[in-house]
Amino acid sequence: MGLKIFNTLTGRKEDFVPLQEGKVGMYVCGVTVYDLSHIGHARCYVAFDVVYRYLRGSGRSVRYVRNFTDVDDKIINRAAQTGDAPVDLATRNIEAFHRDMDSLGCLHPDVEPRVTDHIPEIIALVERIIGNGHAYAAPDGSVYFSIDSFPQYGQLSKRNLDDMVAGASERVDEDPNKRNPLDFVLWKPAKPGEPWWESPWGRGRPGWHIECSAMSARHLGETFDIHGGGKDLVFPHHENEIAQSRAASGKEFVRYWLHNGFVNVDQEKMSKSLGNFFTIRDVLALYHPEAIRMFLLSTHYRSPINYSARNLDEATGRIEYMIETVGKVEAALADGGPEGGEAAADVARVRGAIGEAMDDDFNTAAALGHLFELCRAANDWVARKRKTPGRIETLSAIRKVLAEAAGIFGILERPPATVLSEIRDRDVARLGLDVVDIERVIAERWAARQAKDFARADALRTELSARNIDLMDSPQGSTWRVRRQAQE
RNA sequence: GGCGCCAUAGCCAAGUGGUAAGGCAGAGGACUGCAAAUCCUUCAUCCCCCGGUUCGAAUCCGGGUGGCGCCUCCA
Repeated sequence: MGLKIFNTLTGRKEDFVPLQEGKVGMYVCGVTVYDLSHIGHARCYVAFDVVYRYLRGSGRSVRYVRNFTDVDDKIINRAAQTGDAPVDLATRNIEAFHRDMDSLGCLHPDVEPRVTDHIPEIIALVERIIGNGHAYAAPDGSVYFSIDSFPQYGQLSKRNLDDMVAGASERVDEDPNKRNPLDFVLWKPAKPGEPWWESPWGRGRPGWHIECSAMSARHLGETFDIHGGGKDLVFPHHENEIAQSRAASGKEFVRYWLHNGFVNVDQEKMSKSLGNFFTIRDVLALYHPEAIRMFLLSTHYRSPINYSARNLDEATGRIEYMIETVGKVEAALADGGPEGGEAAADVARVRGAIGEAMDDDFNTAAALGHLFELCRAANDWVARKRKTPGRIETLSAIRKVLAEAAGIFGILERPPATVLSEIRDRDVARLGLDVVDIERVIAERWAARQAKDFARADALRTELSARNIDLMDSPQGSTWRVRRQAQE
């Protein structure tokens, strides 16, 4: 069976058939850079990072475009507050966004266009839409898209125009410049002090929706395969993109629309306007990037996911287990053993199961479940006697599958010891533990243990345990980790 | 008011017609000086409620209840 993708446009899972076999054009709406990004953005871009990784990993050639909205009301307003030039504010936040994405292990898109670099394309597109009779210039220098000229309007969001007009009349003031209250702006005139570009309609700047139509056409063509973004973009943003792009080109715009669910806090959408958001860097200070990815990928991308300390702790435990497993498999293979057997059949089975899960609308939750089974088996095989027939072959097959999965999920790619220590650093920071003192006690206990003073050693273990420290004794000495307990 | 989504064990979470993946927590066991880690076993006769379709439904249909989202900027 091949890849199936849930398409918002049809409301169904469909076989994924790209325009050109083996090639995929993919556009994901990026951020408006007026502020730092929050964990809700992280969810979106991690989800599509995995889509990108999976498509590439399965041998397709992918062109991934993700834009920056760097001119917009919010940027202008924020810049006015802070006294920055809008362009400086935008540039600063783009840099911050890049750092956040890098921290989260997201691959770079192939193109990251900025709106301000595409003004000529945008103007040309608006002119074309006007030329086709789907937009009109208003006396004040605005250009509006004419909803009434586009009968398919509402197709993506499954809205009925009449209902919307009725609903809108209650909350939207009649705008004398608009022919229909639902008409949306393609080009808006600049107010004094605002950034502007010369255009056939006077000095102004692009409306919000037109940029994505212009940039996707420029970098992917007028018709392309995948367009993604958060569920909140379905209406009006993506609905308007469809109207603009089709009004201009007359062609199909996007074949598959993908939308990710929200990150909730206390069962409520995380958003700037509600003020209940956590920035990516705030979260990164508390939890390891791989733990965050594990958290985000443990739920299907279309479902809501709840941000909570408990869930992040659980995800941390899950990733820690996997990382430790990778470390043990590598150590066992480095240690070697008699060869000549056959790898256990279960490894291939799990590999297939992961592929099937991913082919089913990128079901990372199910895929990770299978990966857990593999880790269980891995630990079992590591612990078996060296001469067990097929041990080396099985472990080596497991390592291969783990590496493959690592490439898809963007986890388990770095040296296990390094990552484990980074995880512990965050645990220590979160609980405010005194590492120097902890290690002092551990050394003291080790000495007592060497002297066979087990009563003393146990007392010290108990003391450390009360501070959430778990000790792991080995012939070489004791290592330690912070015990995470489920809160609430 | 219009449109849409969701409801699976203490918790997180897959599963969209064939008889409940996976994880956390819990219980028992192996291992350990004691632990931790690891492994094994166990943990939903049942999937919000009521009807219906079917040989068979968590999965389809109708109704209800509860939660969420979009309709204004929003990943």
